[in-house]
Amino acid sequence: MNKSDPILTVDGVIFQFVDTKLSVLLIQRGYEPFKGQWALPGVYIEPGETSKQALERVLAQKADLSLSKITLIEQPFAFDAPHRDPRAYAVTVMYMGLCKNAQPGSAGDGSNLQNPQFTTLSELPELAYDHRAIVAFAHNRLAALATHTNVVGMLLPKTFTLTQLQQAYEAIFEKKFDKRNFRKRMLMLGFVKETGDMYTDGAHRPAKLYTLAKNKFQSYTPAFE
Amino acid sequence: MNKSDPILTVDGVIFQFVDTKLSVLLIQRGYEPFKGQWALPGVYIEPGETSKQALERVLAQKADLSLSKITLIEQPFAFDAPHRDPRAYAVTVMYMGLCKNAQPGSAGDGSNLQNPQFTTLSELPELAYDHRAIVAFAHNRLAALATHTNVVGMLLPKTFTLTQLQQAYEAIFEKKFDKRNFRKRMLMLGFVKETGDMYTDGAHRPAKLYTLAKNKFQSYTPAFE
DNA sequence: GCAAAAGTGTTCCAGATACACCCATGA
DNA sequence: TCATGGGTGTATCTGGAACACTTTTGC
Repeated sequence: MNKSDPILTVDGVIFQFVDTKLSVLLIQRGYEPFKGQWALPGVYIEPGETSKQALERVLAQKADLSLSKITLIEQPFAFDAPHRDPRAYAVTVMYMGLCKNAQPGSAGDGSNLQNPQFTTLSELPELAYDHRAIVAFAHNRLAALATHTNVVGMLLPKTFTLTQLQQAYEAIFEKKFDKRNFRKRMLMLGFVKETGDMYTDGAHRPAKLYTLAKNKFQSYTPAFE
Repeated sequence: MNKSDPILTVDGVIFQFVDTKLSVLLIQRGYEPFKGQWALPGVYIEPGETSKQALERVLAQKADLSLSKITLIEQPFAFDAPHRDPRAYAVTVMYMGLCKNAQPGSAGDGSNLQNPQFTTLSELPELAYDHRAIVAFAHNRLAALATHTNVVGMLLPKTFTLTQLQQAYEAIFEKKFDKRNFRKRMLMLGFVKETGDMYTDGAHRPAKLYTLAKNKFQSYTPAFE
């Protein structure tokens, strides 16, 4: 390929909760440029594959994470990326993905894994390229989605307490909500319903368990709502 | 270039009012595929240029329209486009642009112009590729922007009456607003201010002229608001 | 004087916000 | 019995929506 051809890459912003903290999947780059630095999992789109296939490939190779573990938000977004090769123009296609309990691989052998880690948003290290802006963008989109969809359910276990749900929202919006108003709103919007089961956790009153009222997420496509 | 390399193209959705109708710039394709069919002005991104430069090039060549006439919304969006070449994967970067009084060229000579026309949204012909979805997407984004920015001012003359402004909003949102509520809201939001001048139009009471309160548009970047 | 668009206030309602105490459990 | 988090209701505020008549002009 001619070095100055436009370059098309894909980057994934994969969110997951670690404890009650919103985290994003990072890898540590194995080669130049930015060797050793933290970055989003990303890769060149190869001849004959789609951006989604390339994303699947990089997640498998560098983080040992299967796309099947992830709810992908099917709305790729393009960023005019800073030049990787000084003579080429690069566009990166960003996907946002949501998951829970995903364990990125940690093989110490001769694999291609690049030390994948879910890293708390509030503790992001310096990132390669403009990846910090891309993460911020995805975070912002997640918040926008969370205001009018049940998307947060994709980040939580099948059943959860309202306190867990509230903590998730608080992590995404980076602010506190009033407990009574929050619960009123969730029930009013019909996002959740009781399962009938309880969850006992410690030396205090057990909590009711809830689940998503409609547990499929309407993917947020360019065709709108 | 290897035919199966991923392909990067750019398409522009350039809005303008024609009369009080929201319109979009279309060209008539001069070659296959979709020869003769209406389409957004778009082009392959060539080696060594950015998506914006490619957009500038296609608007100049095919529509005789300078980027200087246009307020570009600097938030390119990527679409996984249907394949133009069956063996290649294509991504198109969309820019939205707003202008007023732009006259696309109409040279009849041997130029490269492809019959550029501003076409009313409500009368869109069938478009090539997935361009109809791209137009719909841009239209939707324009409406979202219009709800919380002064972006509509980029589509109107420097001074305008509140009725003109209201007609612009009604065209964008495809619905009618109450005159009193609309005016109250515009003034409350501080989008516009009186110029002191009046505009006389016909056998009826003259209208006050307004202008944007802050007449620069904050470009809507991935870095947020 | 009449046709045609400009201009102007008040009432009502729904959804958001603010706020404090009792309950069930394990240790 | 106490420490801990779970659970609940009401009053208020604010922004949006509905709604009709008078004013100014050209003909």
